[in-house]
Amino acid sequence: MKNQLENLFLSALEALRAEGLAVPEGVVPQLTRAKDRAHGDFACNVAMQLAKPLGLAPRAFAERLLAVLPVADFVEKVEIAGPGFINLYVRESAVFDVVRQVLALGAHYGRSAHGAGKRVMVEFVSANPTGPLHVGHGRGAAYGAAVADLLAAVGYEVHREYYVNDAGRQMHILATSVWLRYLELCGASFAFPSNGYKSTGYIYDIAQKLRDAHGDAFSAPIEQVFAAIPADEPQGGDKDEHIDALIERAQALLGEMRYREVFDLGLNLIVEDIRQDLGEFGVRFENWYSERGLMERGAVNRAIEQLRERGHIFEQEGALWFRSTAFGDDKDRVVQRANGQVTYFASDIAYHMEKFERGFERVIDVWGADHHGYVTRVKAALTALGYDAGKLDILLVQFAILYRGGERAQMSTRSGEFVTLRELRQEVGSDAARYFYVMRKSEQHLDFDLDLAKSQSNDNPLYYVQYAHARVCSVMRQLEGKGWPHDAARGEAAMSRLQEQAETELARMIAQFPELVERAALACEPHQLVHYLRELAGAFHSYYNGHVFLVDDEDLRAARLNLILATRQVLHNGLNLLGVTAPASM
RNA sequence: GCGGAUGUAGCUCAGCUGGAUAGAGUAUUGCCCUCCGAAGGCAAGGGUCGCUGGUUCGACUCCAGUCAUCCGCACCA
Repeated sequence: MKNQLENLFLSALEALRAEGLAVPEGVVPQLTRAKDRAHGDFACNVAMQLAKPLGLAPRAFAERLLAVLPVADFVEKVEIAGPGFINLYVRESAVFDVVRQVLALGAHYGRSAHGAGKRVMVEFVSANPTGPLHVGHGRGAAYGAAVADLLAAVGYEVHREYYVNDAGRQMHILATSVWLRYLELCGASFAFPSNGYKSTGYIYDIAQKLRDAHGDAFSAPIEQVFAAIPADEPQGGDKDEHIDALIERAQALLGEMRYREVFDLGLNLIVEDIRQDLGEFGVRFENWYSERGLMERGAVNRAIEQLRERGHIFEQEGALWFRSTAFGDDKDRVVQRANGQVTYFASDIAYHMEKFERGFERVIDVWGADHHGYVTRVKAALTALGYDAGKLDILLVQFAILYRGGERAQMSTRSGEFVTLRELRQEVGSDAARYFYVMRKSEQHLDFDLDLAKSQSNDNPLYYVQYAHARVCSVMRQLEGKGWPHDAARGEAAMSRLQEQAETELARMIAQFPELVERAALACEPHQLVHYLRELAGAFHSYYNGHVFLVDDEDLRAARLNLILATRQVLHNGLNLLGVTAPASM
């Protein structure tokens, strides 16, 4: 309806040009939903925007525009108001057309073809597979999934990807930590490296699986393990030198094959755990993209070579540098260290290069806000490689802070006592977690109130929305209990019986849903959907309290039931886009 | 120091590419169940949109400066 009206304005401007008025090219008249009915349903401000360049008074120009504006049959009247707004009033009878549309489209109502099959990649979560996901990752997961689903709803072909950092030093630390715990299980006793993964839980589990499979075959005498290893930090040494030496020792004592087996066992078990965790959270990926695979097929070296060919690589102090300062970065960045090892940044360049090579029209990265310093350099590298960095959107997500009983809940990755996403889901449920995570704008700090998320009361914003859905279901159960069938066709024929203000209010809100989904999708702002659902539920609850649906008058009853069934459908579709269930009873 | 984010009602936050009288929830106060689930509804009070300038028909929105809070500034991932 909105698009249709905007096109009418476009042709009106065309007509004015034909009359000889110098209307600037490229002007797209935009309609906004009026906040209250006093200003009609839609308002257009094009007259005020064009008045000055044309040297006309806004209201005078609006008059001329109206004279040539084609009339849509669903428009009741058009008014010029205030400084030059053009207000459009939609015919009452047309307001309820949307109900039939919703009931016909069902789960498809709200979907559109705006993206027209364009391929977009959304990369999110991508947490290091060195342990279970914690609550910080949860927000990125919920947000990324919602953004992906919204884009899919407006017609994009969405490819969700998880970048598995399975090649870096952290993974070697993990493998070595597993092996050391395994040695403990075999009876050895020693001080565990301060920079290792000290968690007493999942690391032991992996070590136990290793022992189950191989007995003591991977063991080694403890004196050999620690012989000539530099001291750890608590002993006055350096924790990094200590752990790096232990990694080398593990590789030497185990040999390449067996070390790789330990490494892969840890990696696979943790990735599998993450995959299952996210699956239970309703978050799925089309692809899990391996950093190791990237290196094995030479993509990292290829990326560095391409940068070199384009003259953006220089050598200094034995290391290879990317001259990112030429593309707006603060300082140049190392891509290959003097010891021949490529940096994490180098594989990130290669990964993004491959993303562009795979031909996505748009690439979206969801990162934690603490990584914002990387935005410039990654875009710099893409520009240097000759790609359009404007196709890459990096969305930053601020951290979520958990509160319990009004107090900040403990959350520290250092001590290994972090609150995992799994624990959070068990405490408040996946629905509440998904909903609360996307309730706020992503770049806004999120205060996650655990008590509120758990509470089954009107304080809980999720229950408010789900309750509206369940209430409609309850009404339908009542209807069934009375033995009255619902005749949808009869309701359609009787839509004119809906005369109450609460009814037009509800229908208008329902009609806004597709526009809302489109806006939320294009802006990557699922929180807009959250706010909309709250308002829609509110409009329904208000209607429910003021009017009885199951009246004896069959026409009126059928019309009202159609309206609330349409409401239920929109609530369902909206919640579904956020990965939240719409229960029939609560 | 440099870069980024945030600053709107007591609290938590919306405010759609600049639009008409700045909105919700929550808390406070007062009402509404003989009737489809009160897990709900109705109403009232509550504001210098951090501050100062600028841009214009019009600024919470854009620009500059400034203050406050948070984050980042590795040959770590």
